[in-house]
Amino acid sequence: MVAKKQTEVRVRYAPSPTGYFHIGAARTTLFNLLFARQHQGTFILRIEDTDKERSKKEYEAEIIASMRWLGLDYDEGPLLPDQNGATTLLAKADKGDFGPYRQTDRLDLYETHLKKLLSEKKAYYCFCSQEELEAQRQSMTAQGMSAIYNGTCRSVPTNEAAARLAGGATAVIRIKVPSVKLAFKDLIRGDVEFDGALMGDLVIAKSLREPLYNFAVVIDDEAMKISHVIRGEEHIANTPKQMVIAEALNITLPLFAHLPLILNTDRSKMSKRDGERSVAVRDYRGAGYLPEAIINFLVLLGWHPEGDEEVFTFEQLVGKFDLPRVQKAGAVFNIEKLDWFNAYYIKKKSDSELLDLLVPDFIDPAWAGDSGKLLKVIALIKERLKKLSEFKSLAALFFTVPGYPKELLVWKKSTAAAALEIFTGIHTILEALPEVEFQKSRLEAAVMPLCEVKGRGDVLWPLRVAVSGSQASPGPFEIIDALGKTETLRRLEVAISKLK
RNA sequence: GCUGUCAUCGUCUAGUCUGGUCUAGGACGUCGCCCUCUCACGGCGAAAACUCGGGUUCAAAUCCCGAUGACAGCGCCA
Repeated sequence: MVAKKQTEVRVRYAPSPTGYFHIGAARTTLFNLLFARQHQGTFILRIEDTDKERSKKEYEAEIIASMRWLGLDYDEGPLLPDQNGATTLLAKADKGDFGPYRQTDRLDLYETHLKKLLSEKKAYYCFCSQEELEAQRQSMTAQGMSAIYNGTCRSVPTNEAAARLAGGATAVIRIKVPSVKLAFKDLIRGDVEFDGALMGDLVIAKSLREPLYNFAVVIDDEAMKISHVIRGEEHIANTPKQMVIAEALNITLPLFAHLPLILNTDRSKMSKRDGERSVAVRDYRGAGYLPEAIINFLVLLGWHPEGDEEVFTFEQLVGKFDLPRVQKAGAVFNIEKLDWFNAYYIKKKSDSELLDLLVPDFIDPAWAGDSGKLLKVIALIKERLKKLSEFKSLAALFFTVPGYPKELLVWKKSTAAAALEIFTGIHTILEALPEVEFQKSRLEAAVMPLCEVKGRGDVLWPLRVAVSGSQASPGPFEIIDALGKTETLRRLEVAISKLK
């Protein structure tokens, strides 16, 4: 044993704040968190904002907000002032002892390492223009070769480079990549091997104060004592690059686990820029998906425990999750299954929990005052709700008198004349019934005798249409219960006048 | 083009490591039936897959080889 072997599990999610929190990122985060919790480890959020052009503070705030909404909060990372929805972030107010957790606040660290590599001649300045490089790539590809840097500037003497720099020449910093096999053991895929000879010398920084992704990552993972890197498969080719950098820096890399991709229906990568389907977690939130549904759905995209169970709480997942059972192939994002999970979790909510979820974003503002009625309505339609956003249209009939063609009032096995007769009968019955009796069971008791005589369909269909205005709805007595006496009689009178 | 990864029902997957119990199991979706005034919920049931070709073996979804296909990466983005 060389040194104290790290036993503590420390994992991280390291987004660049260049867009909203992505549904695929949510799964990566989930797997990281699950792994951390299961090993009593630490989950870290690190903001990789070295791309100055594309990084935005508002995205950083949105990513954190969406993570928290999903219940994927971090143990260490940057802190948001949150209150008042402010999007300005306190750079220094991080939680955790390994900060700062934004890469732009860690530039000194990168610079130190960059200078070290330069002085050790493991890295060098490259003066090639982007046009030259592009031309190189083109011709190599044309010859059927890998498009890699040919190493022109590798041989530029240090003093000459210094002179050119002093003269104002622009240059980037490249690391020397040895022509060796670069193999690593992926926790999900097993042995993976790349060839350094096919990589070419990599640009690791645009300047001493402008490190690039692979370079900053290696340093930060080391500095933050990351034990496992669990990330998407698109990063698999970055691993050998990070191995080269780590080797030069004399750093031991964390263990790697590359997750399968989440795919569109056409099996292409479900990426940030796919127009059609929404990929931002906030959009799913806006459509009325529940966090527990999204989590349950996402965890089964590329992972499955032993056995047939599929419904899990987060706590159960912490107990069951394991990397070896993660799938190797990509998984198509099947929205119907998400919908099913969502409907399932909606049905499991109590009516009052649902009320809290629905108000204020998913109801008509005009309904807000009467939470007693809302509660009744929720009870009636929650079993037909796939998404909270559907509540408004499903609940509308309880709050506004619906319009409908009079033909709808007549049951398929009956006639208009019969329907009219029924309505007169029901109206008489209900008018005589005291307001307090307007409860489902009492209403049933009052009206069912008529059904005995006329037939259930002949009575219940027109009744239900009259109070709902719809060919598909909850049962008539439940609706009447929620509507109350006055409104019910009014709707019956509307029906009667339509038939006359 | 180069490099890498992957391959079980339409989709997510169990089973593959430790060949036989797999006439391949579950879930979503689809279809049918029941419940029922309608819709939804719920219950019951059905159709639906081991990419192909070789090999090893008494025996292969499971092991080996090859082919094919799919996807990802190939940036002075992350």
